[in-house]
Amino acid sequence: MLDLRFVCDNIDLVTEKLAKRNSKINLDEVVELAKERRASIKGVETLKAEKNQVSAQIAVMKRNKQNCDDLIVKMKIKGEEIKTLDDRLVVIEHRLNELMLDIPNLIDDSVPYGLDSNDNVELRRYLEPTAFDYTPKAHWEIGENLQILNVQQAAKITGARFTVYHGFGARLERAIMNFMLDTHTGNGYSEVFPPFMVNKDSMLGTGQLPKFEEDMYAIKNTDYYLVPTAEVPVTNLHRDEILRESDLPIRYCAYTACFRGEAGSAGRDTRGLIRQHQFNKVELVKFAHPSNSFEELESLTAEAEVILKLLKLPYRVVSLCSGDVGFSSCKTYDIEVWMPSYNRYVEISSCSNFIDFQARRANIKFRDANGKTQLVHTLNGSGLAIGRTTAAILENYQNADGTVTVPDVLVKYMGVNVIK
RNA sequence: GGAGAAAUACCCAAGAGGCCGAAGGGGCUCCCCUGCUAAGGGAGUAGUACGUGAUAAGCGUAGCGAGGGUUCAAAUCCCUCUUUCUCCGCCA
Repeated sequence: MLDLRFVCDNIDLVTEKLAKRNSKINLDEVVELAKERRASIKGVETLKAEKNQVSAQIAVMKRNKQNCDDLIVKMKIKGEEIKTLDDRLVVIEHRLNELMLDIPNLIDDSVPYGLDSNDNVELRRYLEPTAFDYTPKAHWEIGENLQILNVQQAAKITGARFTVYHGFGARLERAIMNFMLDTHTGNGYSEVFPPFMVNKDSMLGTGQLPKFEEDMYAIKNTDYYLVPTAEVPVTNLHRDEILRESDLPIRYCAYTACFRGEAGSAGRDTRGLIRQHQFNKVELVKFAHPSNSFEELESLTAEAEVILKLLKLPYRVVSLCSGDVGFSSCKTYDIEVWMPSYNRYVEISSCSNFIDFQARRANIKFRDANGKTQLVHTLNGSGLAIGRTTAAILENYQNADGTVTVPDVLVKYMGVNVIK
């Protein structure tokens, strides 16, 4: 959420920045309601102050056994007046909140301008795309041939966009998870294992609700949602807290399964592990000081890249353009792994600085040297999506005979050098 | 799932319609005293959000788990919900 005061005081700047996102938000109603809100508050609080004063007076008179029936009658009327104004204020604030919750974050000035993902800017590459002297297979074929991935069974027991892992497939997924967590904890991240269901307040806090409700799985008969990413439970760990400045940055890594409706991607990536309703992911989350959050974004991205470097998988890093940056983010780097079957790079991590956008929604602050509270900056990035890493390994490490070589760093987790 | 108890400031805890934004204790901060330490004495200790103001001081409003209600007036009475604890049932 943006700061209401800032929006009202900087209408032109905010409008301009939203336009860069191709966002069609109209701020007129916000400004109008904000004015009305202030006027209402002034009015109602003046009346409340009066009422409080007279009530205190009544208390004294009662104690002195004086008659104060006329004051009580007066205050009864005043009370009704207050109620009317208060009700109006509630309506105004409710609507204002609704509007504010739907406004995306303002993008950073360093974000390249563009309409969609075609305008994203490549920053760097690691390794060359894997070369084959035969026609490489897609991971779903490899997985099926090795009998480690089974889509038919998943379709039977659940439905489309699910996969059952068997044998070394299941083990590979688990090996990658452990390798990632071990690497990140070795780099100073504290491991967290949160619930996979969260309440509505958490989903509001990180920005999944109210706008993206149709992509989330709500659980019947409860107020809970399946987590779409560990970002939600982990960022909300410190909701409604005032952190110690000296504790910043706080760094967490967390594995969770992630659940997404994929409402807007019917027909896309229908085969394989790339786009599933349930997938595994290790997430990196930081609570950073506002003065250096963009440096923290650089290091967070680098820390996610470490995984691909250690796995020796070719990848590139792109800076998302203004039209492609997500709703809550101020600036985002995507890490894209080389996927031979797609003959292109595929997103495997998204690293974002949300600055104070989530912190304002979730009320996460710290106390500065002057004793004042300030909003923290929150960041997160996949470190990495595990299913897509499995897919990338199967494809990039495949051999002509249909086997898959196990990356060196995973051998100790897998117990074998080759998946046959 | 059933039955009971509880939720008050950094922590413990009193308070049972108005003199309560809240006794008392611990802790913490500052001061005094004492070679050091321990002990002792004194003062301070609701943060926060919003409105107003100059992004100050000050003033005002809200705030005793959350949300409603009763009342001129609610920590205190009523309703709903949440969480925690104890017991029973079920269960990995």
